[in-house]
Amino acid sequence: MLALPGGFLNHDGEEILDAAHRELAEETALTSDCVHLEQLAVYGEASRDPRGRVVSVAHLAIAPELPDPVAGTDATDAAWIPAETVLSGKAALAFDHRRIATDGVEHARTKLEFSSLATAFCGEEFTIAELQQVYEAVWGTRLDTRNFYRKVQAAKGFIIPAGTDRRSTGGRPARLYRAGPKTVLFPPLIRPTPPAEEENTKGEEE
Amino acid sequence: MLALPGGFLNHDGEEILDAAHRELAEETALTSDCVHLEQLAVYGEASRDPRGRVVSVAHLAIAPELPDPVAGTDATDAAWIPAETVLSGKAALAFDHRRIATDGVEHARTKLEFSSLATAFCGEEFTIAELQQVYEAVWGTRLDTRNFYRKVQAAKGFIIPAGTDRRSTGGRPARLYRAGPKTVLFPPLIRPTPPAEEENTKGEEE
DNA sequence: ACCCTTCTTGTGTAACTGACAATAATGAAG
DNA sequence: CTTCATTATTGTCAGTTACACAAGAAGGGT
Repeated sequence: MLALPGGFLNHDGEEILDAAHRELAEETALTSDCVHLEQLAVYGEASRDPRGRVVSVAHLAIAPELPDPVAGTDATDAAWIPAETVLSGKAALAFDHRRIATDGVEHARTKLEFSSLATAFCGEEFTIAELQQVYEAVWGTRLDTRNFYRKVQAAKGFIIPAGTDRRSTGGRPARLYRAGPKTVLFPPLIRPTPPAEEENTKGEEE
Repeated sequence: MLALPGGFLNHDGEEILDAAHRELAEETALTSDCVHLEQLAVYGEASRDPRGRVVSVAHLAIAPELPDPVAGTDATDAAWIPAETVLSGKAALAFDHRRIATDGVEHARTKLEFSSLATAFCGEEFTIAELQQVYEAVWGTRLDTRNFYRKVQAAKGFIIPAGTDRRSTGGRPARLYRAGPKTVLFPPLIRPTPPAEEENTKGEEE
């Protein structure tokens, strides 16, 4: 059955973050120098693993590139699965891993609004269009290009021009940017309210 | 030396949340029916406790009343310390507990913006003025009363009128409210930007 | 009747958001 | 060289929201 990559501490002295990097590298070839790991939450429910008490520290991994996964020591096979496939239940995960994935995606979506996390999905230098694609991919929505340009440039310290242009793929060359110094975005990039739940607004008197 | 309340799991089957409630009750008389506990983060650095490897799951406790603390089994004494005293370093805490407290306060401040958490600091019924005091206390700022009234009432499902009024303390009686069904606030109550860092905006050409 | 205290409400202006289309800069084709 | 196709970039306008700001309402006490 499919499961998120993970494992146990090697020894009493291993740091949790190091262990997460090690387990991730074993099964996905994402080494610690090309991936950003961030602590999500602890899942320690006594009944979550039938084999015994397991307390897991879930981490969220952010990387600009996804190398082909390799079956590591724990697993017979490894593959990248689109988040939507997991969240919708089309792909079943072991234990409470679907719940963890759901929390992780929601965390990433929120974090994109208020932090410069999105730049971690891009390479060293990137265009605004590429950055927009990150937001559209994570949020699962389409964004207006003009408003996106205005907003990302209004958030001081978010992106800084790299000076150079990128060879065009048949159109006008795009300006290249780098990640700025600020990690918290102000003003934030609020994602569009998905369905805009319709409240009962009728029956208003006067 | 002062330290945050905490301890270890009693046995392999004890839930983490239950253990946190138990440890809190032992030292503060805050029983699980009058306090809200929320998972913060995991602190597992190998060197954080010189006695050996300790992985702590930090929790944030929210309560409307603070009963007089009692020295429990672990501690020789217990006391409530204002957050500012801890954050400013006027009161030294053991291990990395000051760091944990700092993260916890920041978490609470952010959470007040986007969730109905503030009502958990109030009693069953409360006035809008009391709710405003919660925000001012946690955020450490003063808020405009008129705008606060408008905002909390604009967030549908945040507070619902209780119908009754509260005997005045010498002024006009205040309307009483209860916590509404919604846990996420929309629109959120953004806290005022503390210093409003002055960016270098001079030197603009043209 | 008056004052004091506390709670409650409205208005105008500035800023922002979101919907919308036109122009600029390149490479490729004729 | 002209034209076209493609991608990148910029501006406007209307609706909404945000904040600063002051006056009135409802009690209790003198």
